[in-house]
Amino acid sequence: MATDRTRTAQTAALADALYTVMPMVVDHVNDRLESLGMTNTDLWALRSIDAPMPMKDLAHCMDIDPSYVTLVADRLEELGLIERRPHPTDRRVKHLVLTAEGRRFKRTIPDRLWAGQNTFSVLTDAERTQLTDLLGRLIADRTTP
Amino acid sequence: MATDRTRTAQTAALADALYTVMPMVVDHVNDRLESLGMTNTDLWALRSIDAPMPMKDLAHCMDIDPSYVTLVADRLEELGLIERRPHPTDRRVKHLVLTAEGRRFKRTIPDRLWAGQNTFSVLTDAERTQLTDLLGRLIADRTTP
DNA sequence: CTACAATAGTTGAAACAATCAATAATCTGC
DNA sequence: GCAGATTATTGATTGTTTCAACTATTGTAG
Repeated sequence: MATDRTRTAQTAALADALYTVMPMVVDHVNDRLESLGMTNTDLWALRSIDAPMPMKDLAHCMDIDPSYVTLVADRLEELGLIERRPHPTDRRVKHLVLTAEGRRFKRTIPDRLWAGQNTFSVLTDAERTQLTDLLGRLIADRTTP
Repeated sequence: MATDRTRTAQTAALADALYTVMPMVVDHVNDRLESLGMTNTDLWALRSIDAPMPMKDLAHCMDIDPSYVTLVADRLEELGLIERRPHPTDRRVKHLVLTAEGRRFKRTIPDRLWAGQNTFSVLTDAERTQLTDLLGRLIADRTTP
């Protein structure tokens, strides 16, 4: 059992490791996204859309400004991945809805981002799984209080 | 042994986990840094300075534009953490050097950022260490080719 | 029914970090 | 001693995001 001091040091070390690893991942992803004509936020939005969704809701669930959803939706619409559709009853609301190509795109995101890439190849399959699981525990803790 | 397809899926899952965990860490760190009147890049710069260091070298080792080092150095100097000192022989060069307070600050960074924080407390000490070690393997791989 | 407050999306201005281009001072090699 | 490179700075520019103002609609109290 760790003292407060070693606990803090341990936490800092873990945070440092995350900060150091992250650019390896982010730089690669940004490269791929750029060649897809898409920004990181665009991808995040696309992944957040499943059923038809009011733009307001997307802003809320991404925790970004509603006005920025307008720009993101513009880009995704330009790429043919989503459409704005009128709400059946409320004419203020626009539903964001995946096109056929958008659904296809979403299914192939892992391939588009990671095919032929060996960023994590120092680790064995088992170790990668272990790493993902440990991170998953942190995520579960944050999201289920 | 994994096929290419499961390998890609595994890599994507790990990247997703990292992207999801990161905001938990970044949001907290940014809060603390803001109350210190300091940006993330400022802290990174401070940590990169040990011995007296030409600004050009800092730009190179942080891989940022030299002109931005000017701004970062301005802020750190304003906080009293570093000083600009003339190079002994080359009058073009300015050495960035830690003040006494800067050295003290650097030593206490873990406390300032993480004291009293339990972001990773779902994991046991052993698991946190394991997680840090796995990330460390990725870092070592990237930095020693 | 009408008037008035609340809501959804858009637009344009602004804040912010970071890069690029141009400048002034200095150094180096011939 | 001078042409060309190098160091730090400044000012303009890009790109992402937020903020504030506006339009069109909807909900509601009287």
